[in-house]
Amino acid sequence: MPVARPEPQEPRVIAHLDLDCFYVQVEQRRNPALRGQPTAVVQYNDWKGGGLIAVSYEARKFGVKRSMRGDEAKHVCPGINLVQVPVSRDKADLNVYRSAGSEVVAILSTKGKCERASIDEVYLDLTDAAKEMLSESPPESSEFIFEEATKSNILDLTSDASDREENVKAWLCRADADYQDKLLACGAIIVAQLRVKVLEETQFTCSAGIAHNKMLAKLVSGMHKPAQQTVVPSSSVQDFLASLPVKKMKQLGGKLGSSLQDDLGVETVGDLLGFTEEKLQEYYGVNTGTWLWKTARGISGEEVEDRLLPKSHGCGKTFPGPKALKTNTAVKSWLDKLCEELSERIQSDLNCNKRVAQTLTLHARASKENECNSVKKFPSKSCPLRYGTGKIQEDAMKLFESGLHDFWGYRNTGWSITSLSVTASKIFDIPSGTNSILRYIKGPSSGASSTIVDPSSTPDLTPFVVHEEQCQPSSSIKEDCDNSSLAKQCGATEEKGVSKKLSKAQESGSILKFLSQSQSAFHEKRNFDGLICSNQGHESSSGASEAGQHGKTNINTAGDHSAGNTWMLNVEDIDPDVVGELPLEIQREIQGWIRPSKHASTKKRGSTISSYFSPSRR
DNA sequence: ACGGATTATACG
DNA sequence: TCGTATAAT
Repeated sequence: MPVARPEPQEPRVIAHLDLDCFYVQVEQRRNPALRGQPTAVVQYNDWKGGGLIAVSYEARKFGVKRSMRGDEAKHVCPGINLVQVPVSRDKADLNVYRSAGSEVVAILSTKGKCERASIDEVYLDLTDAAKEMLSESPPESSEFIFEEATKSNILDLTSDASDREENVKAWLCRADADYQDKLLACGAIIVAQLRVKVLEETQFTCSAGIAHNKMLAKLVSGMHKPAQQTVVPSSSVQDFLASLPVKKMKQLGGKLGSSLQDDLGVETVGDLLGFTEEKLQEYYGVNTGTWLWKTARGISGEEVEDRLLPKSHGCGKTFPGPKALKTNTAVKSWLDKLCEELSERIQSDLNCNKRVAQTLTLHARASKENECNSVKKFPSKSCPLRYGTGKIQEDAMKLFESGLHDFWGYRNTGWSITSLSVTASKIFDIPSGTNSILRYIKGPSSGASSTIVDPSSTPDLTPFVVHEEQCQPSSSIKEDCDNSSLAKQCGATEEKGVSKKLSKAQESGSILKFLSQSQSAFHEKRNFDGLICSNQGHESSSGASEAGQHGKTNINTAGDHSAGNTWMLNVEDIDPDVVGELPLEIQREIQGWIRPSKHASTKKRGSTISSYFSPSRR
């Protein structure tokens, strides 16, 4: 499964940062009384004290471990504080941790390329920053070395003595070091500064690894915890890896690592050196073979991606043992909750980050009632994602039914569902440039009276028909773009004002209208899609009066032109005949959205609009 | 009958 | 492309 990537020849400076027992720190910040106390974060307190998902270092001293139950933890550490994960819609709600994680990313992304690797981990490519420091204020000629940096752990540097910090300082400042080590030293200083900054601004401590590639940085970031950093000079790599148990390497913690042990007798990474690349390829295929060969030598060309946001959003829940779901209505009820949360999260992603998700996937685990415990897997199913809670719920249920159908094959014995999850993926940025056609669509803040477009240049689009119920306004965009207030703000999501305005705009003849198909056959995969609309901040209008109309608070129709309101217009289908009547420029744009689909809907042979943000087009 | 809930990636 | 499997946290 792992794949080797070509090697950059220039030396890089890569850091991996990892928040220490992150969920615990988040809870400790919320309740400072927990600081310095043995503490763990637990979810679902009802059964055996719930499961631990994060454990403070004080509690670890007592032998408390992740994957213990709350009860066991209490047993080995009677004084432990157990904090529950927030629950909403009867499931764990991780949003507080997600947004706390983004706080950290926001700080770390200021220095070089930054990749959000997980909710509490980040990779940085500090090559440029390190080079800059080396040329402008090299440590060797600097009077003062940032103190936190002198607390670094340098692999290979004997570090037990009382003069440890002096040794480290000396290493960081060595004038006779090679270029690579000098870069690493700069990297270590930069990371130390960043960690202090993170602490100051978020109160979170983190640990870090600094090396020439991701693999090594990650490998050592957890070596000295908490709140410490470790540097890997290339001269130390060989010896370090030689004695390292294979299972400690990322990607070798599972079956592949076990296979190395059991089938090849490889216990340490050093043992791997006894195999030629060809031999490893014989066992594990070309890609994995090469990857293993390079890994054994500390070689990894994997780049730090420039990505601050997750690539997908998922919500799930398990229903262990007696809690397994056995009826369609139970499934529906849970699916509805999961979809509600998912809908909120993608809506927030749209508002805050101007991103749209294209695919909805449903996963489930099921077992058959009596009879031979079939090992059959419940198939995962996916379909184009339509925005709007109701639509997501509807589609998810259809996906479930379709999966269930496959699951039984021909004979329906009873089933029970032990886990359910829905995921939104294939997320793309909304192009920020001028979105020509969108100018013909009025946003929530444009009253019918204020016209965005010049009527004379506005084509007559009357043949299109807007279906109001397809209009799905976003919730307020105002703030919340740290999603700390996500749940709160996304609660007020239904808004009638928009459809009203769309109708008004429709009357005025300055709006693009779409033809809708009947809801028919889902199985034939109607190719639905949505259109993102945004009034890029021109025109100021009558917000206050509008805001009064819909009873919900929190709806932000007016103002905030800097952000621009974003909402979703769902489109079921478009009549190709009508497209032909539009101005050529618009036609071309629309053609761009259209991509052929194997499972095109029964109607109107040919294409359906699939997505405005097709990945294939720039 | 899974420590949960999320995320990511390679393979076919 | 979709669905599956593996892995990490």
